[in-house]
Amino acid sequence: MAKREYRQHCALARALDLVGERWTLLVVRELLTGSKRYKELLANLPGIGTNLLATRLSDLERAGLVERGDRSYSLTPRGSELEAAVLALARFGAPLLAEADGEVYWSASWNPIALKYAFRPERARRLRGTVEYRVDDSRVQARFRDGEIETAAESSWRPDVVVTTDGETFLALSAGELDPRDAEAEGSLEIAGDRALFRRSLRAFGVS
Amino acid sequence: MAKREYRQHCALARALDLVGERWTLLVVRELLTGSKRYKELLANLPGIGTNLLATRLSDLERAGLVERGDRSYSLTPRGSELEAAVLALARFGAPLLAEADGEVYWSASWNPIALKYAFRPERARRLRGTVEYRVDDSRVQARFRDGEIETAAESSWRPDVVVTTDGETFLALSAGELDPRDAEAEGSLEIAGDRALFRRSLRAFGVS
DNA sequence: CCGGATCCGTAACGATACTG
DNA sequence: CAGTATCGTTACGGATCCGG
Repeated sequence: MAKREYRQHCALARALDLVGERWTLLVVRELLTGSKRYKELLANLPGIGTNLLATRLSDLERAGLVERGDRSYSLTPRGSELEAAVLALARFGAPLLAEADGEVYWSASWNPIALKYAFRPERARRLRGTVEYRVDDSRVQARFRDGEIETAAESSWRPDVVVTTDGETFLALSAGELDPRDAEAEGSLEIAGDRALFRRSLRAFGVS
Repeated sequence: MAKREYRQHCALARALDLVGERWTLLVVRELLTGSKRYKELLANLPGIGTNLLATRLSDLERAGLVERGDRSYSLTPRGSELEAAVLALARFGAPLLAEADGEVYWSASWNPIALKYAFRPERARRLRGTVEYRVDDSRVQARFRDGEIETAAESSWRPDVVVTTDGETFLALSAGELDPRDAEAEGSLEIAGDRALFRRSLRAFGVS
């Protein structure tokens, strides 16, 4: 049978024909932070089912959005063009994170994307410097300059401040439920370097 | 049974929990151009099935994104926040419009959205004025100013130029397959007012 | 006629077992 | 490890029916 498509001459419908099916944009999200192995994808997409992941990957490959490298998958340049759409959707969904009901999965590997969609340029006009966030096993660097943010997964720049914490503390801080001062006092947060820069970065992300 | 959700503490996943199902974002697209009746939605969403449309609308209503008025549906303020995500997805999908395979549906009522996602600020820095596009039964106004575009469905402003054409010609012009000069010569395009402004608006939309 | 609701066949998805 | 194969369940699509 023919694939299920909208058959509309509409840019939105065409985009959804490619990436509108279940799990597809979450696979893209995973690959936006760099190439991943099959089992890494599976680990960050609990519930997807191995057959469906394989189907999605091959569909994305046929669509020219994903390419398989040496034992890994990554986005093509065309696939990377989805970043703006992913960030826009995430900005819409961000307010819903407060409703933390029950058992939910979270991975520190999403931080590079979270930093990007949470960043509010109007709150960071004069912010300048590089912050490295170390959460669990993940390290992300954010470089602020001229009201813009650049992120890098690895140690690309010399950080002005390094922040180390665990996932639970990081989430509580993000939600504004925990004050950095308290976290530091109880030893679950460590700040090495320009402490003022770290504080101002929090405000740039809308953390009260 | 519980609704099918991703159960991830991720802003993208939360957004998709609300609007990630089939047809949902197309319903939102319809309502982005103003309130619509049930049958109007049905007409612009061929293939959706009456039961599914009803389900989507009530789901969106429960999610606080849609409200039903007097015999019509419209977006709530929260629902309108989806515009950025819809436009971002449309920008990604726009290049795919060239692959016009077979029978596809199109409606002039999508023009307000099409004008927005197709607009390229960097090509319209000094563009200034109001253009009214009349295609089939639809009228859209676009006001250019300071490298930005504003659109309105009705006759909100005094247009500097009014362009009248039919859907087929409009699509051919958009695709760059037809030169406005030729269209005008054969009588399928009518330009009343500031002709230079109309030409420059085409370039702002990336039409060669 | 509009705005759905009901019913049913088909396609998509989810979970697990299995294989190179 | 990286997927197929299989199978039960859910979602979707199309048609028909129904109340105001």
